[in-house]
Amino acid sequence: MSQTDNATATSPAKSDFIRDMIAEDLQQGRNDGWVVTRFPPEPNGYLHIGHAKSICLNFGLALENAPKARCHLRFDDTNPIKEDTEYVESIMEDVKWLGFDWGQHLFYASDYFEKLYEFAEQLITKGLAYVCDLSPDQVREYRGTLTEPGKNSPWRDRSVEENLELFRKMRAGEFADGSRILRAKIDMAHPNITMRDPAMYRIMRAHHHRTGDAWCIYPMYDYAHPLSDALESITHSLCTLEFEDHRPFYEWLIANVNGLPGSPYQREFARLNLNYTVMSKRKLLRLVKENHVNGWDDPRMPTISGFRRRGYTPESIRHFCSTIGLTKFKGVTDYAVLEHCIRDDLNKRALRASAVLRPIKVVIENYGADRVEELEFPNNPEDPNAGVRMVPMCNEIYIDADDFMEEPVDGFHRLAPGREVRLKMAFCIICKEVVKNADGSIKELICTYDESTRHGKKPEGRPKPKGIIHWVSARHAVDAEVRLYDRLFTVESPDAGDEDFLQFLNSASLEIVAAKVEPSLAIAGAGARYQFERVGYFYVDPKDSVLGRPVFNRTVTLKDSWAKVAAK
RNA sequence: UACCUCGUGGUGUAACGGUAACACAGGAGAUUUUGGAUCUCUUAUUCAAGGUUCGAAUCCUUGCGAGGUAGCCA
Repeated sequence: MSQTDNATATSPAKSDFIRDMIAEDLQQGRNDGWVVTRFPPEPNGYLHIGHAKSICLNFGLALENAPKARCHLRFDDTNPIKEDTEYVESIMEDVKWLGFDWGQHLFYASDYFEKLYEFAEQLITKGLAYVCDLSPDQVREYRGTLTEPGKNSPWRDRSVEENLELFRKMRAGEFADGSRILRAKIDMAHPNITMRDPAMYRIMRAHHHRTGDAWCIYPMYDYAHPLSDALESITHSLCTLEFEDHRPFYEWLIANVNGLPGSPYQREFARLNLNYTVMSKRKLLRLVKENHVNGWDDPRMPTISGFRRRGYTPESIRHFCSTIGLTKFKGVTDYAVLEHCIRDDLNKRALRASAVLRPIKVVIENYGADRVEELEFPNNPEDPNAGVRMVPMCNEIYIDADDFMEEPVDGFHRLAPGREVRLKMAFCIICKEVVKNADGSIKELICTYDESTRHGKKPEGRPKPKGIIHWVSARHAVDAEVRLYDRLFTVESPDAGDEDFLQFLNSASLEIVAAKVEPSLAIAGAGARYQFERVGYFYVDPKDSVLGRPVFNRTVTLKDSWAKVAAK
């Protein structure tokens, strides 16, 4: 249960427009039959479920097309002011946890800084790039607008020699930050703004997490990415839709730079959107920095580390990613699909246990005050191989507050004064009396049990109880902290309107309860997953749980058709 | 009256000129020592208008709608 299975090529590989395209390439014999992809995160934040889609795609393609296929992990670390090794480490951990392996193919765009610099000189030499002295404001002004063409920079026609000299001085640190850029010389009237002499290098004195202070000029993504792809002989560079407009520049670079080992092409797919959450790194960063959640791995976060700590399995996330498909349509996937995937997985694998989240004490007056017995429970009714365990019973038990109603509404099948229910895997009890505290709250329930109703036998002379409830022995129960997580936002699209998405934060997204759990759970190991019967799936918190005093995170509730009826 | 992309049940996807299907969600029932799970049944779909064709979700035209793009971010 705790070990993770790596992804395999046998995972369902449905067809989609990307796979169709690759099949066509293979059929045409392009790239000598190789499929080389890459997952290129910038190490400026933690990976989220949207990245999982890209990881499953890129690494999945490598698996599906083996042996002439591979997927690289490449850190796109071209903007040092935002990047950090903490993020590099978390990204590697998350990719591995998802079940993927980059093998020897770990790269950094910063590894190519020298090469990239040489390519820039090459473009200058060809008259395809120039140093521009315009200020950022002027660059914007000269660029034109969406509907009007731009105009040429006054520095556009410098000689090759002058450009070369200036660019070398840029590298040598002779100019102030932001004072000059190297631009491609394309077309300032191009209808696609990306092609209006895009910036390739900027001057930025920032400490880089890998190259330190070796550089004071850094390449732009649009320049570095295509060339990095080519240097690694990537064949298919797959990215999200917002880069579609950048494709012509990608192709321009591949066509105009000589000495590239590969000739990749870029295609774009729609990023994942999930309702009831936010997915942008900026917003996630804000949730963390402003302490709306407890760090990147808070179980309410849509980060991979958040889902991991919530108790999701890598298999369930991979299954989710294959379920949602791959298109260019920007849709919003229902969170229920993700929940279905984790329930489906855990139903088959999670051991069952009894836990009472909001305990009410029940005294079984005819049971015998000193009597204790051990009852046999299946560990997983879905899996006979999971075996059985013994669970103690005595005359005092806890049941869940949800399973008792002093004045039962229509359709309520559980315990109420004068009513009978079955205690799961034990016997039936009838509620004789409700004992109250001075403040009117329930102190305990006095019940009687019927010895003849064991092993599923129905009571004689009375109707068969419709309700079966879970319980734990009060004298044997273990105290546990249970963290009940719910969706982080109250609305489907927290970031849709002009309003601040934080105002839609769900104030009830975390409820911590003091639960009573069956004794076998005292030694629940970090990372173990259980189904608390009739309640949901729970994960032993890897950071806060200790032996004897376990902490459980609710991964997802069980489907509860009564709750749905009761809500009406 | 810029450029690019996308429009199939409530949601996400499939159908690659030949009976519009799958999953989730919703509804009904069966079953059940989890109101779970499982099983059965069910509601509901091609943005619009023209055109091509024996036949169009698919090809063409036009329109409409949605989104992206004016960082020295990625």
